[in-house]
Amino acid sequence: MARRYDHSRDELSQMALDATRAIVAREGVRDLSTRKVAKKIGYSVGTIYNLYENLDDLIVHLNASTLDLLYDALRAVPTTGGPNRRLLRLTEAYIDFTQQNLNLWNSLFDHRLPAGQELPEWYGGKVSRLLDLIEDVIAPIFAGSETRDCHISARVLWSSLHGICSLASSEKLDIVANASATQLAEQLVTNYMAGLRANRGKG
Amino acid sequence: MARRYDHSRDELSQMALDATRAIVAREGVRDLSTRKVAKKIGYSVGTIYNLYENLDDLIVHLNASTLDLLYDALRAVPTTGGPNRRLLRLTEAYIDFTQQNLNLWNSLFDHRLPAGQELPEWYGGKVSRLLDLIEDVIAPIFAGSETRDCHISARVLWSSLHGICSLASSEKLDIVANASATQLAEQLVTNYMAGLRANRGKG
DNA sequence: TATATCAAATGAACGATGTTCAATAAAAAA
DNA sequence: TTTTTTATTGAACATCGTTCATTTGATATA
Repeated sequence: MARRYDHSRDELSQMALDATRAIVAREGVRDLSTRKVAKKIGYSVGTIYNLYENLDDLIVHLNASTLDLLYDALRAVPTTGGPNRRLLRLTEAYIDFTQQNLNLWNSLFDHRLPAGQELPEWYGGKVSRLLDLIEDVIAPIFAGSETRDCHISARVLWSSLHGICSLASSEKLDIVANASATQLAEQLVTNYMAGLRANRGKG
Repeated sequence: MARRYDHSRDELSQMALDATRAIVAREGVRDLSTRKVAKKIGYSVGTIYNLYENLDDLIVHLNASTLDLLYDALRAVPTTGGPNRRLLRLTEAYIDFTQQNLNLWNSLFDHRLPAGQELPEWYGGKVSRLLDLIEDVIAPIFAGSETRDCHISARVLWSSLHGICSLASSEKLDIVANASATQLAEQLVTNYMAGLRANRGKG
């Protein structure tokens, strides 16, 4: 058959994306396949390739939508209190998100494009938005002339938090038995922020 | 043909492992296949399965050997000076290693076992050894009664460093243009350590 | 030496994968 | 009603991980 027009192209794209999300959430990216997505939305394999360049492209779009979800979750965090308190709430929300959406979050970092290919430019924007959330929170620590330091510290905190959750979620670090991701993140934030304040004006 | 006995079983295992390392180093884990390994050592596919349980098992062994290499690299770092200086040298050596062995290091974290499977116990030992290197360096900061705090801080630093290198090596963080992994790691170590010292005795 | 035994090595075979594209069928236009 | 267009299909191809009956050369036995 052809030209069924049960759904518009945009609807189909969304259906495929939702199906992908459901599969990855349950089984992980490793077990995602084009055929599974096609079957789930009741269309053929070819239709998927009509909507997305290939499976990598589909996963990139899934990851982008996960970044949106993460952004929404972090934006919902109360903005009262000082930098330390706010940052601790942010990390808590972040860790919550990673644990409630483990396979989706893992997909963000498990998936790598084939050698030579790069992520689309608009993907970078999704990441920047998240980093801005942290920058906003820690900005009060810095003088007006230290925007670059603020920029860098936001990236340090973001990357570090990622590392903690990443190693905690795999078994590559014997964290679980000894210390939870939350504990590690608290240590990170508390000490890093204390160090920041102590070192202000020394650089 | 059969029973060629050009090589012992151990020799064959080593040859397969070396071939795997060469392929991953050049092309990344994503493009590793049993057939490539077999071809490279001049044996058939079946022989690989004679030596290793499956491709996942082979990759786990490759990753273990990479952890050994990393351990050697970090153990070679001079042990003179105070915790801060030593820690900065360690992070520098770590970052060097990740950049000189990018695909091998990425394989450590890109590869995930199928759902339900866990890493062998001896793998955990390889990780612990590395964490101990950090614990040893930062131990002087802590009182004798704070071994648990020392334990946790070592894991915070290790995970954070991992996160920084991980995001720096992918394009998932616009680090390269704005700040190198080295800069971020320096910030991490300097501020975290300063915070540790400032907070000693307050916990 | 001749024969039997054994196990290392093979590679065809199976099911599943990503991806392509000529064929098709239904909607839209003429 | 006829023509044009195009959304949709699914068979086909190359590749993948994995299995296992078969083969073959070394070893043990007679």
